[in-house]
Amino acid sequence: MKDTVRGRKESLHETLRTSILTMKLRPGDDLDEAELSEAFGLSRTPLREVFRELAGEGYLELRAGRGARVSEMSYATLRDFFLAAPMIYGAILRLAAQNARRDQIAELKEAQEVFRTALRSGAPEERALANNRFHEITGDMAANVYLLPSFRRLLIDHARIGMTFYTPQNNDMAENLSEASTQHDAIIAAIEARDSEAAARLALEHWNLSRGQIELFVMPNALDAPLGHFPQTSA
Amino acid sequence: MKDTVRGRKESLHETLRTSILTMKLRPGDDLDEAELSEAFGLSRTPLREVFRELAGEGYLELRAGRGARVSEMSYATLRDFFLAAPMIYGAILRLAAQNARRDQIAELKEAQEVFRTALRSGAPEERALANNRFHEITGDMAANVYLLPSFRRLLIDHARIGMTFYTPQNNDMAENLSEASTQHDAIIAAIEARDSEAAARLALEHWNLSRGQIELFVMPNALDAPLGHFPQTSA
DNA sequence: TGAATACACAGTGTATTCAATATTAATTCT
DNA sequence: AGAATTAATATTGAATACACTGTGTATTCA
Repeated sequence: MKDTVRGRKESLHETLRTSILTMKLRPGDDLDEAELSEAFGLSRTPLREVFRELAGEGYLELRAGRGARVSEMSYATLRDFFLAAPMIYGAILRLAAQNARRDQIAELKEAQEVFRTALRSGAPEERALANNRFHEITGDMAANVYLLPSFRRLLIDHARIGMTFYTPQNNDMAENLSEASTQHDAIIAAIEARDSEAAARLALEHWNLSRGQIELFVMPNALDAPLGHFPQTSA
Repeated sequence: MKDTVRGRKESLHETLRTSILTMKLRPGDDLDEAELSEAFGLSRTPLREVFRELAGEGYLELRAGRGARVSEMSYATLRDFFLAAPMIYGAILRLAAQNARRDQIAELKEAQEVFRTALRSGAPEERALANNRFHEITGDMAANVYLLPSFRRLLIDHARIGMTFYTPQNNDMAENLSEASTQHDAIIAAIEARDSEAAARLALEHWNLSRGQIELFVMPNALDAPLGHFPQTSA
C-alpha cells in the first residue's frame, strides 16, 4: 500500500472496520485518539474525520466530550436484527437478481470461493470477513441507495453476531456453516438466472439458518451430568 | 440559542439540514467552507466535522479533494425511492403501532397540528419541514436501529421530492395535500389503537398518494390551446 | 492561430498549538 | 471512616498555521 497520508487514512479506516466486524474491537470498547494517531502516523485531525465516517456507517458511536466507542450490541438490538433482516435482505436479493451485472456476478463467485476456503482453513475471523464480503456484493448488485444504509448496518451486526454465537466445538454448528455455503451457491444461481422470487426465498432461509444457530448457542442441550460440579466456562 | 461553539455547530448542522430538505440548497450545490466558516463563527475544523456527519446521514456527498456538495437526485433515485419507500415505511408504521409510547403519541399529535397550520399558512418550506417532523417521530416510535438509517434517507428525499413536484396552482394537488393530512390523522388513530395492520396499510396508501402527486406533475393534462405560442414557464 | 507547458491562485487536507471539558486523585469536613 | 468538594491530570475539541493538490490562466513555441 502506498505510504501517503491518504493511504494511511484508508488503512486506519479499513483496520478499524475489520477489527470491529471480527470483534477484535468489542462493542463498547473505546478508542484512544493519541494511541491510534501514533500507530498509524496520522495527526489527530484526519483521525477524527475517520471516526466520524465510521460513526456514520454505524461502526462507532461518538459521545460529545467523551470520544468514540465501538457500537453497542444488546438483546434489544438482537431482536431488532431478526425483525429487520429478512425483509431488508429479501428486498436486496430480489433487486440483486433483477439488476446484477455480469462483472458483479463474477465478483460474487470469487467471494464465495474465498468463503469456501475460509471454511476449510478454519479461522473464524476470516470466515466472518469473507461472508461479509459476499453479502456486501449482493448489496451493490441491488444498487438501491435507500436500502443500502440499513443493509450495511445489518451486515455489521451479522458479522459480529456470527463471531459471538458461533463456537465450532459443536457439530450442529459446523453443519450450519456448510449449509450456509450451500445457500450461497443457490443464491448465486438464482441471481444468475434472474430469478428474483427464488432469490427472495433464499434470503429468508439464509436468515432463518442464522437464527437457528443463535438458538443453538443460547439454548444448548442440557448437560448430561449429575448436579454438583460444573465445568468452568471462560468469562 | 446559547451562543457557545457547541451551539453554533448545532446551528450549522440544523441550518444545512433544513436548507437541504427545503431545496434552498439544491442537489449538486457545493458548499464553500470559508464562507460558511465565516457565517457561523466557526473555524474550518468543526465545520468539516459537521460536513462528515451530514454526509453520513445522506444529506451531503464528500468528494476527496473537491469538498462537499448536496446529495444528488436523479430519475434513478426517484425509481429507487418508490421501490423502497412502501416497504420501509410499512415496516416502520407497523412497529410504531406496536411500540409507541404515550409521550411519543402526544408529540405526534403536536406535529400534526403544526402540519395542519402550515397547510393553511401556505409556505411550502414550512409544510415540507412539518411533514418531515411528523414522519421522523413515527420512525422514533418504531425504534429499530436497523430500519432507521434507510428510513431517514427516504425522508430526506421525500421532502425534496415534495418541494420539487408540488406546485400549488393545481387544484388536484391542493386536494392531495388535505388528503395527506387526513391520512396523518388516520395514522395517529391506528398507532393509538395499536392496530399495526391498519398502520401498515395506511403507509402504503400514503406513499401511493405521493406517487400520484408526482404523476400529476410529470404527466400533466395537455394544454387545451392551439399550437404556436406557449406560456412562459419559470426555469 | 492553436496547442502545450509553466505559473499562479483557490480551495482542500493535515499538523500543531491552544482551550475547554471530563475524569481521577487528594484533601477536608462531617 | 466515609462522603463531598476541590485540585490536578488526562483527554477531547477548536483555532490557526502550513502544505499540498487541483484548476484555471497566461505565455511561449510550433
